Amino acid sequence: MDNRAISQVLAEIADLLEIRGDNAFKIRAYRTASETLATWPHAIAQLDEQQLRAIPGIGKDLAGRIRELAETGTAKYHQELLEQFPPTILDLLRLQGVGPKTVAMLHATLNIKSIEDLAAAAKTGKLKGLKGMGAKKEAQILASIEERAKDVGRHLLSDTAATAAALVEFLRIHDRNVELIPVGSLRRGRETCGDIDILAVGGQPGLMDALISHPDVERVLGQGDTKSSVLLRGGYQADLRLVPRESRGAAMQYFTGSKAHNISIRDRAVQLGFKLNEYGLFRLDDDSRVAGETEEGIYRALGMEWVEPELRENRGEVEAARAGVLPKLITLAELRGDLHMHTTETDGKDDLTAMAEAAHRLGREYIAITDHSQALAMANGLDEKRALAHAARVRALNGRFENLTLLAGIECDILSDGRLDLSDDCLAQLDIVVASIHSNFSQDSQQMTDRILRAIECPWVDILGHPTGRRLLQREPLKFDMTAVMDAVSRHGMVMEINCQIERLDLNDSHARAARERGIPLVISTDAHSVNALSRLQWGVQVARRAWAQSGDVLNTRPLAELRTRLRRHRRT
DNA sequence: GCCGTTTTCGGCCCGACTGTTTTCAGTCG
Repeated sequence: MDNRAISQVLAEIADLLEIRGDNAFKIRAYRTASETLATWPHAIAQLDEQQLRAIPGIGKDLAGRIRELAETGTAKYHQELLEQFPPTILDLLRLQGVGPKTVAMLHATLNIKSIEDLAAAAKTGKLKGLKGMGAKKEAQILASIEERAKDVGRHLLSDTAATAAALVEFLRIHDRNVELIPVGSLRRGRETCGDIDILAVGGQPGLMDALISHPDVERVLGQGDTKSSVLLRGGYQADLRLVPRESRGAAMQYFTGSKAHNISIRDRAVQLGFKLNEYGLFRLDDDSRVAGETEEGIYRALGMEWVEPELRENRGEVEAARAGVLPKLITLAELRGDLHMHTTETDGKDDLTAMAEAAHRLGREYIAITDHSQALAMANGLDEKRALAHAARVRALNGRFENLTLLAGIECDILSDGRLDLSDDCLAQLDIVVASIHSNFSQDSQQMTDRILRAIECPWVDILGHPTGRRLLQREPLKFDMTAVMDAVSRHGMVMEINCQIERLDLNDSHARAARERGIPLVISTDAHSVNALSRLQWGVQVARRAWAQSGDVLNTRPLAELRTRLRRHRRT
């Protein structure tokens, strides 16, 4: 079983326990464990009980269940719960406004087991008489059922950022004095965002009317004086929250999250005799206010360093902030070069000169031109002769742009059996080689692992490009043994890429962190196929920051001379 | 079910909004 599947079972157990009305803290334990494992960078199923218990939030019982899942593919406890409630009942929890108590009551009174059952009951007016149910609630449930297909869930980070920026502009027209701050998962730089959270500091309640009046609002989910939620066209939920100026920092902290981080630091606050909410940090004994205007003030009062938003996932940052050992995260300004891009020689939209000129304008000190290799026929991939001729043209441009060096490289396909698409002799004549998988994605884990390991054996491969091959919201990552691959990469002095294509972001944050912790150097590369795409390094920087990366962890922050010496081809003795 | 700078037992984050209610439970983030 892969991590996702294990995480899924634990989440289902949490949902089922919640419907059953079980102990709330037990439910939280399953949910927390599920969330932790969902982003765990290495294969959970391969860990023994002791290793499992070293993971925060995993104790004796959960470790046992995870072992059981890894060995047998099912867990008795899960199956027992599913005998009480059919699996389709879990779909009901996804409906807006329907929670576990309602699901349990519907199941007990009307034997409702699925969304179809619920829709039929609502349409025939059977819900109205039930406890806590009225005509409005019945209508709300019907509306939720109809909307569930539209509310497709998560959105790409850059799309969310653009939608949020437009919404901020719109609201600013209605109140020029208010400070509008996007918070939530967008501020944390998550690869996808479920909704848009905007904080209005010092705003007047009239701002809520402005939000409701936005032309893209499809439905108002709730409207109050300080908090409103709307559903926007395109499937975004947007939440607007008004706070007074003296609570600016507390509100930013609170609404930036993550939930797990906030629980952790509120726990810390309670230990110190404080209460922390979105209005400030207060002493428990006399309710006096200790902090709240700034985030820094709150963290300081809790005996912690200020924590960068990207780190706030309860993955060790609370402990590090208390110990004063948080990393100094990499910034976009520290990147000097870009080591992955395409031109019209293969499937790029702009030619070599245009790409070089644009990189020069952006202040890059070096770039690698890495067009595709021959196996990618639909991209007009390069055979050896063309690859070397192209390399000569790339090198001929050197000297034409002040302070910009061009490296002649290639993005060489890793074939199905792990051979490289071009000969060693050809690859050796280039300045840099990125190796990537673009075909035969559905191999099983063993085949795929062998394939990648064999590719890594080729001494002229410097960088593993978009290593997992995933496309966010479209295609699952390739199945392979990441731990074994990282071991091999590390052994051979190779580099792993954080690809900045917004639907790739590959490696992701947790894999990039695992790589970094093994001492594997990272590069942040645009994989640009056009001049415009050269500016998207910022999204990869977000991933790197979420991976706790400092400038020293990322090779393209280094001057060219140092970068060269650290590439595999120049390391061999 | 997890966990420990008081604790191996007894704690476990906090508040807004809605709909159904005569004071609150459920849901959400």
